[in-house]
Amino acid sequence: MLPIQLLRTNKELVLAGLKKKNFKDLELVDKIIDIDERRRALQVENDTLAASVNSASKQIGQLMAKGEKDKAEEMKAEVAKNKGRAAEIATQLSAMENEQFDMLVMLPNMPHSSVPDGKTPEENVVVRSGGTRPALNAQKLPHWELTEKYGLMSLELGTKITGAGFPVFMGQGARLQRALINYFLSYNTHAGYKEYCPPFMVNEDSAYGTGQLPDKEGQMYHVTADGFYLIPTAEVPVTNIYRDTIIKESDLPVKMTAYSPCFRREAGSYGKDVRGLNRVHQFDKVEVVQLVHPEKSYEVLEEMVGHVEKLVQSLELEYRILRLCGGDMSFASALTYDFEIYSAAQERWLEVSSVSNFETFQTNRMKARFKDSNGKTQLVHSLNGSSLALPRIMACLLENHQTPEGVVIPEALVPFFGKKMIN
RNA sequence: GGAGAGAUGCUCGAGUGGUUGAAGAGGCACGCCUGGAAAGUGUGUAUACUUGUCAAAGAGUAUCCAGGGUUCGAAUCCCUGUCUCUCCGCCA
Repeated sequence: MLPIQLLRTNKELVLAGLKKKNFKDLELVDKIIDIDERRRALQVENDTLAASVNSASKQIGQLMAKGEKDKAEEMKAEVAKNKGRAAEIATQLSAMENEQFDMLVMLPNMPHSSVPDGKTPEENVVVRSGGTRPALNAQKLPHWELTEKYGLMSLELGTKITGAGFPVFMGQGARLQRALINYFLSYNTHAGYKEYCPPFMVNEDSAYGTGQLPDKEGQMYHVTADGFYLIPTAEVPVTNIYRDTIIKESDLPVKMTAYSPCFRREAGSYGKDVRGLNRVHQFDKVEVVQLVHPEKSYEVLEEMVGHVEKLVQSLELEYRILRLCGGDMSFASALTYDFEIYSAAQERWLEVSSVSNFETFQTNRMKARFKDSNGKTQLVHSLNGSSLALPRIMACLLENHQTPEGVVIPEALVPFFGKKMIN
């Protein structure tokens, strides 16, 4: 959520940012500024009235103590007159506060100045790339055939048990999942991230806190009987650990990592883009989250990108890093880098990680703050990234490392997988 | 699922209708003391919104789990909900 002060003092900047993010409803800004003005005027009225009731009540108390009952009764009658009005105004005020909040949360975050202009994924900018493309022969197989060949995964079984898009991993496939999760978590904890195992469902406050609500309501599975949402990423429960807290400055940066399954409804896609593991409703992911001093967040963003990059490199895959353009960035992000891996059998790039700086967009809503050296309370900046999302990594590992003898496991992963090859 | 107890500031803890935003203690910060430290001692130590200002100081409102209610006035009384703890039952 953007701070209202920003709209009040720098409307032009906000409008420019919204345009860059390809946000359509620009009139919303004026509506918010307007209601904010009216709300504040009403609050002044409300507070004044409440102040007079309060001071009268104190006087009544003193009169009673002195035994001047008549005078006290007189004042009571007077206060009673004001009370009706006060209640009316208070009701109006809270309605206005809600209305303002509801509009404010509709606005996406401001993009950082380095975000490229653009509306579609084609306009993202490649910032660097690495790794090598394997030379596969004509018999190369896409991962959905490799998983079948080695008995690693079944979509049919998942459909039987649950529905389309819920893969079942088995045998060496299940083992590879476990190995990847373990590897990623230890890689992260070695870099100083504290490991968490959070709940996989969250309440509404948490979903608002990280910006999934109201923007992505339809993309989350909703457990209506209890009002919970299945998490679309561990970012949600993990970042919300610090909701409504004031962090000691000396405890910054807060570095957290967690494995979780991720649930996404993702309606509306079809075709070869979603075949096999390319897009599923439930998948596993290891996430890294940092809460940092506002002055450090862009430095930390680069550090996190470097962290994920080394991890990708260790898997011996060809990758590229994109800086997302304004129109392709997520609602809450100020600057996002996507990691894509080249799938040699599908001959296309697959997104496996997304690392973003949210600045204060999430922490403003969550009230995650710290006290600076002057004793002033400020919002921290939040960042997160995938390290990594499993299904596409698995797809790329299988495809890129396939040989006639089997799938070669990258060296870094061997200690976790326990053998050098899937066959 | 059944029975009971409870929820107050960074922590512990007092407080059953009227200068209580909240005693007291601890912690923490800063100062004094000290050659330095400990001890001692003094001061300070919530959050949000509004107002004010170049900034501040200052002022107002709200907040003692949450939401309602009673009252001129509620941390304190009433109702509802949530959570925690103890005992019993059930259970991975």
